[in-house]
Amino acid sequence: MDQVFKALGDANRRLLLDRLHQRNGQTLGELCQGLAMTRQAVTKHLALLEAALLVTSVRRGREKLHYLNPMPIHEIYERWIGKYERDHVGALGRLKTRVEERQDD
Amino acid sequence: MDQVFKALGDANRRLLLDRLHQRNGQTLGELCQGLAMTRQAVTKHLALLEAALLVTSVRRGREKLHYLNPMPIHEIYERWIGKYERDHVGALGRLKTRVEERQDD
DNA sequence: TTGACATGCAACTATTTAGTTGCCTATTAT
DNA sequence: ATAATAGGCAACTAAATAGTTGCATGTCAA
Repeated sequence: MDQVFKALGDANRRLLLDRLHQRNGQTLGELCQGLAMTRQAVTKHLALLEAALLVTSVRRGREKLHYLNPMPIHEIYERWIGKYERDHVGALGRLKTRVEERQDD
Repeated sequence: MDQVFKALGDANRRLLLDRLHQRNGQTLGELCQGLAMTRQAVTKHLALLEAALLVTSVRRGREKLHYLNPMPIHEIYERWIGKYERDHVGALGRLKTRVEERQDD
């Protein structure tokens, strides 16, 4: 779980996920195109994404195809985001109340 | 948005959010209790959480009360998690297909 | 089979981030 | 008043992370 959050904590990696979300199964070379980074930097980002199980890959001949795996993101939603979302309205209400109290200071 | 992801990328900060989720409005001192960190380290984490708008705070006399703000997490869900979740089943299906193909190698 | 292409590996540098220590300020209670 | 409490600020250290360069390996196509 921690690896997933860490992986999502970098804008370049989120960009890579977005690209795979747009079109799944891209090669390393394709994912590099238009980025202000060397291929090796992208390789490292992809390695982290794979370690977090956010991306899986398959070698096809001399190229490596990358696939988005949405499962960990689903788990983050279930185990973490969800529990904050559930009382979202309630917490907003409390915040609102507090802000209103402040204005009485 | 980037600040929110960065803020969530650290386990200690997520712990602080969890604590506030358990009981809102805690002071810095309370949040420090039982953590293997100095007060100043916690202060810095809270500063990042505040910069990401995940936490708001109010000074009450000599103490500072911290409140969870679930809005950014809601936005992450809406703008980012949601779009992966939406085609979760479809993507899982594709992944499954691909894995099955692999086993034919 | 040779050259071009796609990727991998390892060592290194630079930057960012986490955490500490020491001291200062403001507030509360006696 | 003054001592204790709650927190803030700044400089520093240490560690983690991002990114680079150079070279090696495996694969495809002519």
